[in-house]
Amino acid sequence: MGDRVLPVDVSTVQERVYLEVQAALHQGRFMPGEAVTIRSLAQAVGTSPMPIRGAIQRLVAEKALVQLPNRTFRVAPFDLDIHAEQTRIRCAVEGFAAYRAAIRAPAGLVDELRDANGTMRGAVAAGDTDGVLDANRQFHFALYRGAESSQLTEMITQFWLRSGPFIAMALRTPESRTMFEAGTRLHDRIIDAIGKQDPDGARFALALDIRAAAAWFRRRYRSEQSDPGEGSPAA
Amino acid sequence: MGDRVLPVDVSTVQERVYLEVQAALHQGRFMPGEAVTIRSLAQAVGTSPMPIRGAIQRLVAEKALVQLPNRTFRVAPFDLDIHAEQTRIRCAVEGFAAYRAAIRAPAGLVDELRDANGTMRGAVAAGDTDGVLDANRQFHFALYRGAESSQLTEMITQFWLRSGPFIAMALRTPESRTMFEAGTRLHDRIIDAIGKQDPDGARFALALDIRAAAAWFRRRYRSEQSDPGEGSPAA
DNA sequence: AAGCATCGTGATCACAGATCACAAATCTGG
DNA sequence: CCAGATTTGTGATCTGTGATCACGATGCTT
Repeated sequence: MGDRVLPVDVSTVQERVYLEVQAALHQGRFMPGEAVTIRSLAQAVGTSPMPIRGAIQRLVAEKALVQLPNRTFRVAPFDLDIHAEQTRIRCAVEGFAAYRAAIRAPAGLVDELRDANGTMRGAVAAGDTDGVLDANRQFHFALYRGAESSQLTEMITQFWLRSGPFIAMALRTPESRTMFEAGTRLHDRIIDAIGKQDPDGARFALALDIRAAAAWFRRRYRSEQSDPGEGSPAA
Repeated sequence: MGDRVLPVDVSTVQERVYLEVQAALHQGRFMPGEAVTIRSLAQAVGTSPMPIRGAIQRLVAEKALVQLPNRTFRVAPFDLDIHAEQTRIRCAVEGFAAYRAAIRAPAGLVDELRDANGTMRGAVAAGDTDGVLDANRQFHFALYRGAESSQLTEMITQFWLRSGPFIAMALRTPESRTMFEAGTRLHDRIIDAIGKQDPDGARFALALDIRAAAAWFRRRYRSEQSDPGEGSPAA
């Protein structure tokens, strides 16, 4: 019978709401600091306030949203100081995951990383920014799964949840192409270090990758701030 | 806010199970007369028996499934006598809907029918049987919606729910191509009658369409019965 | 013919979600 | 600046859904 009917989605409305809002945040569809209300979200996704509550509480716990003293919710705030701090933390945490992945080097990891990086190259060549971001994410999380620590992966996911401003910048900036091309070369260095089971090399190359993307973002961000056009952050 | 998050699916597990099983029946993935159990369906779609019960009860009410005196369920039985009776009823009911559609002739109906028929032509030319069946369905239900009677459309839907043997035959028989090509020409006649607001012409052309497909099916069915290979019905 | 397995269904319980009401905070107009 | 209106988050209630368990009936196997 299993070949005649497909599995059905048994997730709850709250889970689906959570995934939709999480994706919107991650893709930078909300501005940092923007107010988010239970009733407006409920209206937008077509449910009652109840499932929105649970989803929003979870996103607050994950620090993608913040709840103010007057109990209203906003998208987590953002500025270059916050960004610099996040970059330092990411280098430490994700660098450690890369270090561990190089030590454990489970079977198939190098092939999986090469595949994801190859897909990313193809997407860059095609000018497909959505595809680039997706492949980049595939690459990084394949690497972090290689560390074989679900706690680490969860922690890293929460930081990625707050990369909305970067994602939005990449999507509206054609010049992101050269930044991503450079990123695929840094990915090559990470793969090489994993292949040689060189943990320090993996950590170092991973940190270069994160810092290069952060530097690109900072330059673009400052440029947009000094020349305010559309898309400037609210906070 | 509505442009930043998409509506979320708020259907219940039972509703989704119903749609999946209904689609499987309609696409002929089950043999007429085949036994269907609550526990095996639950395992296949990945739920507990509860939502399967509700879905199956609904399909029994719609006569896509039957419940035997010992309370077990089977796919509705099928033979050429049943098929002939269904064809007569379809000509009467769907013919009446076409008649009404020609009288009401709501704005945009003719264009919508032409579009669907054009899509069907393209799919026939491409040898895309799934696309052909989908476009055929689009055409017919656009026509029936033109009758502006939800009761009629519901009734017609139930008959279409029992076209699994025809769908399955079309999908496994390459010669269905010429039958569908002829179908698009009969669709042209229906469109012409709707355009001229000729109800008798619409009804007549619609009945020709149904009968032609039924005749094709009958010949293929008899051929398979007298030369039993794979795909012969169980009942 | 007896025992075992399978089937549909009834019952129970927990959870999810719709809806309503209320208190607190904010906003607007005078 | 204040009062009234509106908006917001949250608590409470109720209903429906779905997981789980048990039982009786039926069918199958030995």
